[in-house]
Amino acid sequence: MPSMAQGGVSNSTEVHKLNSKPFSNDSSARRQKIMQQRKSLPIASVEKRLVEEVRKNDILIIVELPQFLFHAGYARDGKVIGVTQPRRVAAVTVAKRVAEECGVELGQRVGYSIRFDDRTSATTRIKYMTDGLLLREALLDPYLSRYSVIIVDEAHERTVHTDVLLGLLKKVQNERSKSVNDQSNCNNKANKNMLLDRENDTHGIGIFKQYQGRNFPPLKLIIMSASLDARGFSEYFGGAKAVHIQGRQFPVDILYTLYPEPDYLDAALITIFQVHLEEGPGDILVFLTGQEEIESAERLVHERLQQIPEASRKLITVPIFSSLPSEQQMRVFAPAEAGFRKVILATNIAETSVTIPGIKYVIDPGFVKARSYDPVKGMESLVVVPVSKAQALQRSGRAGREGPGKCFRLYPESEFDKLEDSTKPEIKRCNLANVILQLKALGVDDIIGFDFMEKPSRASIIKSLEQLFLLGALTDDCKLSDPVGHQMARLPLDPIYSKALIVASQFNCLEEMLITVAMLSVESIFYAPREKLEEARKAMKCFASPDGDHLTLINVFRASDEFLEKRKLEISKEKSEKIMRKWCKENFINSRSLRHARDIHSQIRGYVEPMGLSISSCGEDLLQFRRCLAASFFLNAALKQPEGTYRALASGQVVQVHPSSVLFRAKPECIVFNELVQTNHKYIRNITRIDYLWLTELAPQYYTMQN
DNA sequence: GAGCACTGC
Repeated sequence: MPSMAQGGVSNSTEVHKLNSKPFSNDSSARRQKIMQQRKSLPIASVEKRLVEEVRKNDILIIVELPQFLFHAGYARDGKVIGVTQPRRVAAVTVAKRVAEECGVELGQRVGYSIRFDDRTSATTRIKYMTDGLLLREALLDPYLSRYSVIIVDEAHERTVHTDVLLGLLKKVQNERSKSVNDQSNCNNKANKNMLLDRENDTHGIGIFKQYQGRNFPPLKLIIMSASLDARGFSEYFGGAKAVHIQGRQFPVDILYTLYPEPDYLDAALITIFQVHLEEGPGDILVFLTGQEEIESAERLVHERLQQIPEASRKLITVPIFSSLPSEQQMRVFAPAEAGFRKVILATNIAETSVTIPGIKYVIDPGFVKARSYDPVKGMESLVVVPVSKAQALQRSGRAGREGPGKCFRLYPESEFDKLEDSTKPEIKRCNLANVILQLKALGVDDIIGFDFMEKPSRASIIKSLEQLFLLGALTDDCKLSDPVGHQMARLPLDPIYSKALIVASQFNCLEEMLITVAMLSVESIFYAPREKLEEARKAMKCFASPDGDHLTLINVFRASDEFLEKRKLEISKEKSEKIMRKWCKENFINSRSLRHARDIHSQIRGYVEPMGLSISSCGEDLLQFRRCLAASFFLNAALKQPEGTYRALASGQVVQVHPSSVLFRAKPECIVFNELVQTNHKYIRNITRIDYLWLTELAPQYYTMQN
């Protein structure tokens, strides 16, 4: 019986946005200090034991990070030790820290690789990366032959990428140990249980067959998890051994309410003031569900502050949520003025992504806004749901990072007992089109039979297969189509956007579509703070196109291009970044989103060129571009209803135009849209007006069938 | 009249 992993988020994977110091000359002193620190970490005492365990077992499930596999020889013969993280910042900060610990320059022996930023070289032996990136790598190297060990960190988070990666790694490990066993008669003890697994494995990976006969050393897998339950991972990997290492954490007092709170926002406010007036120094972190809630909580705190004695008013509020511009996000890291207490009002960005120093008190109403997916309607939505026990634990842990803390859970203990143990893995609550496309590209044809750690519902798989079929990515017998399906799988985009690029090359407007899909692939481009709503609206009007949001986005992109182009010759790269940010601010554009879109644009451009798609522009012929949008997004067409709402043609749902759309007031008869999200209403976003007749002309396979 | 969090050779 394996010992179960508990508690302790790995110390080495903390993300602290201000923590990323570059490699510097005073590194030797720092290194010594780090070495000393390391020796005091629990991990050091088990170093030997851990290496021994890795030697004896093919799969280990542990909860702390080992750096010493390198010294144990796992990176010999040019092999690489790969470490995956769900988030970019984590991959970068951990790589930097490890490079420093080892006293090497980043990018040499220790490096990282994330999208748009590769700091590895031929000499890199320990490579940190995002799990999504390793999945992409697998498309080119299905055996992951460069790697001797792969460490999947933060596996308990169960992102879609982690789950797909785990499934793939299990396959690769099987196939690699098979390739060794087939070649030599070595009766390797460590491979025995894998042989048993192989006999139960009826769904072979097609692509591996062509590699059969090649000799790969076995792949070692290490799964790192901070979850309460290592058993799931252990069972999935055929009874893999679990080693439990206690993380470092100060005690946190958990306090519950006596009775359920009918209004958690009000309860949160009361608790904020209770802590402020009665507890010792230390900042407060409050978990709320979204921007709107955070903004109203902020107003309410300020209102109530006026009702208490002036001497007690030394309280400041700081909001943080993902769509907040980064300069404003940074405010959470600045200490409050002496004598003041800081209240951070956060979404679950503060649960894992951002670690805020100085938190002593956590207030947790116990709710989170989570994505959910309805396979019947094919619609994703955001709904407020109770957190899981694991999430509640993660939140309370935020109070015990620098010293003992307190966590106020705004519900009775009996309610805690009723919570789910862990959050439902994302793969069970999202559209699977992309997952399926990638697996198919890796040669997994039987998606329903694929050995997922937790299988998505059959209905959900079938719905996404259907979508891919309608996009022309799959053939009648559900194989990846050639060339369309293969081209789509290679592009790191939503399948519908990948298809749009292929369609656009035939409409001679790939230039425009490249910009469009890049802009559609990022978070909202426009940023409108409540207090400057009018100004923001005015700024947006400069870019607005009467045809819709797609052309509006193109206008923004081209304006930014033009702005940069003019100044490119005279200034450095850093300076251009800086003036770009200024330009964005003046135009109420989220500079993070725009930079991201520009990165995606240049990356995707580099992909489609070698695919043989012709990059040309339709110039002034915007009608041509709108026809192309209709041909690409025909699955997302909608018709106006008499009362001003719309009916989505594919699903029959009644939807409304999102208020952020330039067509919010114009309400044309027929439109295509790119996003359908259920919040308070069913909203469609990113909309362009089209002619209804184009649908039957350009997508007859779908619309003659329908009508 | 309104936007959980992540991520992609």
